[in-house]
Amino acid sequence: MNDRSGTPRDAASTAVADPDAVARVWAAMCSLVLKQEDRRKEVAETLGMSFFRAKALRRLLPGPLTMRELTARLATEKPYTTLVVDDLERRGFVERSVHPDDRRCKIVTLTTAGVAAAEQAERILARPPRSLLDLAPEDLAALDRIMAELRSPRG
Amino acid sequence: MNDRSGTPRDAASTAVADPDAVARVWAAMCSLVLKQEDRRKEVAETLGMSFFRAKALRRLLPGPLTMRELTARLATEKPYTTLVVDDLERRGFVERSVHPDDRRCKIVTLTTAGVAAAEQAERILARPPRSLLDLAPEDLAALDRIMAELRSPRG
DNA sequence: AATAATGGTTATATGTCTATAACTGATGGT
DNA sequence: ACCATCAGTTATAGACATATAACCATTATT
Repeated sequence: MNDRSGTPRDAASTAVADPDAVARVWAAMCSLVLKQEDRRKEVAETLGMSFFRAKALRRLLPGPLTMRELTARLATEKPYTTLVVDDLERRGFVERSVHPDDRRCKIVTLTTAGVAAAEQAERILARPPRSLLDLAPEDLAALDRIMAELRSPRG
Repeated sequence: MNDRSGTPRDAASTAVADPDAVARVWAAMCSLVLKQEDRRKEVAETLGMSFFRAKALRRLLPGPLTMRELTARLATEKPYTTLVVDDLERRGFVERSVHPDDRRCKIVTLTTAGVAAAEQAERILARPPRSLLDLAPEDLAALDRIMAELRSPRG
């Protein structure tokens, strides 16, 4: 059947995307990304901690955060952040210090070991699948451009 | 600096991919897919079950499976499959029956409610992000082609 | 100064999944 | 018939994360 009767040929610039193509693309993208979700397991095993803890370290990579901020970035609850930071501190990956301007706040900072662990986690997660590396240069360039487009939709 | 000194112009077809571009593309792809990982939560909340259970239903959508097969597809252990199927059966989403040729095996089949739930889960997960829908038709077509390429790398 | 609000901790209960061991019933090879 | 194997179940222990309530110290409000 393939009923394409309603295809409007006038609205070229604002054409509605082909739903089938969008679905195909989205499914393929999800499949590719989620297929090696065992990367999470690899991170956990490599660092000897739960993926969640590794995530906490990664969130601290840009710079120190208060417990409150870290809680928000991990999308969890305060008590669990306390628990996780306790553990990370005990293992020497982070340090707690009191905020100079507000003694209620604690500032969580990565130690040298913490930075190393966080970077290793990032490295593992950033490792692209083989098929991406094998892509033809012109396809990669096109993909690069389009993914940038997807990130920041043009006006 | 951008040192491209070693670029071999002879091996065009087997050119090494630009590592930066690959990294960018991969990061963008992961970001896009993982950003709405709350889809999982949406599925769980909508169906009133854990995402893992919803996943079990989805795996059964193509057709009935034995416990063993279902266990393999869920990448879990037999005892947990028993538990999950027990729960899904109690709630009326699946039914167990004995395999006609091998009475050791149980065949797990979706009920009507199970099919509906599984399809709803698929629908939620298949929903692409806005930016994909807004993509220019020619970009979408290119993306479609390249993603297909990524799925089954050419020889 | 009294009170409320905030950041963090402690304690506790629960849901979800992982991992093992031990068991039952059915099948298949000898 | 005997024994090994296989599918599934039961039981148990534990890791990990979620969710709440109660609490303390500090800061802000009045």
